[in-house]
Amino acid sequence: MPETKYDKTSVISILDYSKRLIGKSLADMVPSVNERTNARNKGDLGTLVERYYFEHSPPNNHDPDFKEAGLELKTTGVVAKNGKFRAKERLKLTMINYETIVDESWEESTLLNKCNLMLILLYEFIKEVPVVERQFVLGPILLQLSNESNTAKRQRSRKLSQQMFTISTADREILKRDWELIRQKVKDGKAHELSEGDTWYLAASRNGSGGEREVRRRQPNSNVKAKSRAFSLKQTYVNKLIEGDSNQSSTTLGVNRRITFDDATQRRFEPFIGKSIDEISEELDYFKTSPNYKGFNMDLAKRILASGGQSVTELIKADIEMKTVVLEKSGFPKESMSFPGFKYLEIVAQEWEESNFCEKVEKKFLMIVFRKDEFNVPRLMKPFYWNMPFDDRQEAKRVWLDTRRRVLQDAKDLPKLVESHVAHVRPKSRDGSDKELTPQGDMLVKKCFWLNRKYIGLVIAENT
DNA sequence: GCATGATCATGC
DNA sequence: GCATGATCATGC
Repeated sequence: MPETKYDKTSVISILDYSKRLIGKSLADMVPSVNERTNARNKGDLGTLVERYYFEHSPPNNHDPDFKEAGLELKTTGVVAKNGKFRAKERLKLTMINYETIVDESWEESTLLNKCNLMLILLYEFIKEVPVVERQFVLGPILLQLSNESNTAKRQRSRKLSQQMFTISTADREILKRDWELIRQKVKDGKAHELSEGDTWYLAASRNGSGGEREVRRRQPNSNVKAKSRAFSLKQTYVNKLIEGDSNQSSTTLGVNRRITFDDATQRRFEPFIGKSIDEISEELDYFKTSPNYKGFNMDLAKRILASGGQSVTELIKADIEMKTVVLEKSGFPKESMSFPGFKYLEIVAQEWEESNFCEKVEKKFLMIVFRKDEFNVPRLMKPFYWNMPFDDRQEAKRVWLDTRRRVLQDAKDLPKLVESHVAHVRPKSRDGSDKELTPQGDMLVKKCFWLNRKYIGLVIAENT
């Protein structure tokens, strides 16, 4: 009989046992792991830890890994950045089953059944280090997603309560609404149209790196097959879990059980709507230091959201990207909307799903719009949250694929404004000498993807 | 007026 | 030093 290392039925025992991993790697704790598995350089660390460290095989896919304890075990990578650890990626919770989710409720959902209580082990991701040698860092996070009965609370030991991180009522409500939105989209036969930008904290995220060979699944209310997706906590949300309450430099928007993101945002902007940039500048006592400064409207918007332009917790957790636009009297912006520059050699080696532009068009944006009045004075309009509709994402993908193809052929000839109603490619450089190497071996001015000015104008017209 | 090419100021 | 978001400049 092997000695009992921990009690599989006790959360506190599993938690305590997991803590011995901190500062160590799986190979440190289980030296034989290298001979017992050929997964030295690949494979899922979570599975390996479960099998070789906990010596446990999970019962099935619907229940938590430690069923008697009601505890799901997760391992996730973090990377060191500016002296602190950040999530390497989103935290996958469980696969979305399109066939069954349509009949579920949040409270009785597969997601909550499996992931209500999670033990999250963080390891430092370093590409060159084999998975079994990656070190566990920081304390494990014991995270509870849903509310629980008072009886359950009483039954829990004080020691456990102290170590448990229960999600706030406000966040829980947002997670629930996110889950319901995803279910509704599947109910509507639109599983194939799902996007990370549809939701705030809980995302329907893709599996795999994409490409043409990707397997697609059936969905209940449509004949269109959909990419396989998993519920996950956004990377930015996981960052906040890792950070804990240590960050005092951010403020809250006041989103809660009754006040939605939209409501909370409108409340901040309401007093400034219809006002000119100069008027807002006066009121906020914040002024342009240089006449050519292109980020001033953005600065104003940030100061409307939070005094001093502090970061806003909810917007960070939800990975919201703010954009400012000035409309001409015609209702269209004079300029298209730019995104970060790409490298020619990088784009030719990528799939669409791996690209930065794909990530951008799946995001949720907060659009801050000023429109020029009859005297050509830009005035603030009602802001709105927006993420790109499915059809337009398909078009953005087509432009990206066309770009990839043309970079290989002749990087000087890339998709122009007139070739698509959604997106095009144009220069994006500091100056004439800011160049990148092309597959043809030339140095060519850096470029990026842009959303067409006409397209942005239409989006704004539809949303204001 | 518009498409396309070019570059500015800032913050990290 | 450089990426970023944004706008300017030119020529048809």
